[in-house]
Amino acid sequence: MTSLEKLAQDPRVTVRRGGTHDSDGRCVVYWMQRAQRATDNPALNLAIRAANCLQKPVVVFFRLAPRSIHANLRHYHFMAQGFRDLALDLNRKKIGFVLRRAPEGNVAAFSDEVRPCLVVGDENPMKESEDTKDVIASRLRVPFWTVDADVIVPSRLLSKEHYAARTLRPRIKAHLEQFLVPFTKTAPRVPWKDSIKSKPVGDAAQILDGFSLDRSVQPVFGFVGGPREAQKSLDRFLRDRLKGYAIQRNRPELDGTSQLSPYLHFGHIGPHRVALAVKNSQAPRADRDAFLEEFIVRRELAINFVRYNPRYDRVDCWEPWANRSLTQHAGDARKPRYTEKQLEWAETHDPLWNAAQKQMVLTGWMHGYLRMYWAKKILEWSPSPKAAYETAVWLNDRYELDGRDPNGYAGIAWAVVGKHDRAWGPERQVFGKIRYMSYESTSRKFDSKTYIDRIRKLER
DNA sequence: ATCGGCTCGCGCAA
DNA sequence: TGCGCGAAGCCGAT
Repeated sequence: MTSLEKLAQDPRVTVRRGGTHDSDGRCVVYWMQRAQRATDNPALNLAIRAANCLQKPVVVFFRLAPRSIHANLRHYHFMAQGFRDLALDLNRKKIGFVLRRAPEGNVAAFSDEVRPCLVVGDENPMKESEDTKDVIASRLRVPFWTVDADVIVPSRLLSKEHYAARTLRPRIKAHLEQFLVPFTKTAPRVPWKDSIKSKPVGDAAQILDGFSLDRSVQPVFGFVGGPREAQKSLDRFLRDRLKGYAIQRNRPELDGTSQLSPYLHFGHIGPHRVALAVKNSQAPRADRDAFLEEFIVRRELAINFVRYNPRYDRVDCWEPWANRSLTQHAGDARKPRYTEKQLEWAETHDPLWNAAQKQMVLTGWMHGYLRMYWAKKILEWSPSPKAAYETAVWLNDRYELDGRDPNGYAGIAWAVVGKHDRAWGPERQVFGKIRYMSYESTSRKFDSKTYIDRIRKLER
């Protein structure tokens, strides 16, 4: 086995197209999709190691494609804000960076131009992304490997869909000693020579100027995209909010959570960086443990769900008990009932729900605790569980900066169809045995008045 | 303020 | 085959 072949033995690596590399090739291409960063990126590290084996340079290729139906200007703007950091960081490492927009060609066409020895990609468990990788694998003429770069424990090692956090937790923990460790630094030995012309990377507006995409949702100002901003956001969390996290994370009026989800979604920061920083911090044990439970066990449970359950974005991802119970209550009267538009415009009778909806629409981010309440009320007020699931997914994917992310689907599945949860009694209207959350007790658990007032101020 | 019951099924011990 | 226990709750009794 050559040292190049040994690289493919890493449990993070999936060989999408096998065979031997093109020894006449001129470089290694890293086709970047999800892990949009130059540090703590195992996919980039693998590309560098492969290139060093072959004595070739590395070039990163990224293509903007308006493919995903729910991605809009808000998402593209945040993403595009990250490209300048990325270009700078890659340039400093002597790695090429080629950014193209559809209808310019995809990575297969790019490969015809630069003739790589092999192509490396990163992973994303969403179906559209998997389908694209299959298409690319069939069109490339060189090996194509992908790397599971945005989880601590490579999802393949978990081998199947797990039933709940309690069944996944021991398996994750068993792997942490091996995988929750810093990456060894790797630098390319052969610098990329700018033989392929790529336009200089401008600001987000320039990158997106004239690009065909859904512009019906505006960018937000509270979150600025990119690895630099992601690191600042992590630093603020470690400094100001990790201490006390165990208690304050479920207090939406305090914003006690990390607020890193937009950055994690676009890979502007990697999970190893975050988890190791928290693990090694001086914060009390209980706070570190609470964060790492959310950040590793529950986040990777969501990823496990999306990776192994093809129905993750549909109501029929439900377990048999939930299907039975919701079907039995299909004929229950829904009172009140709101249309999708009423929900979108936050026109319900419930001030807490309206505030949560407005927080999402105006800031691109809703507090995690309220995401649960928000989705459960959509079930309560929609004509059917199917309609509720579709509405929640639609709103989430349209307005959250971290829309179209496993966390969103798993959260909605938990709230609406009891995914990863259990049956709860006593049975009630509409919900059946799905866990219920009431306005009265939810708004008493934290200072909901302060939260609602704060959101109201955003509207001005 | 705190407690138990509600209710299901996985995964492990036996 | 039996048993313990679980992603975020609710309600009523004490």
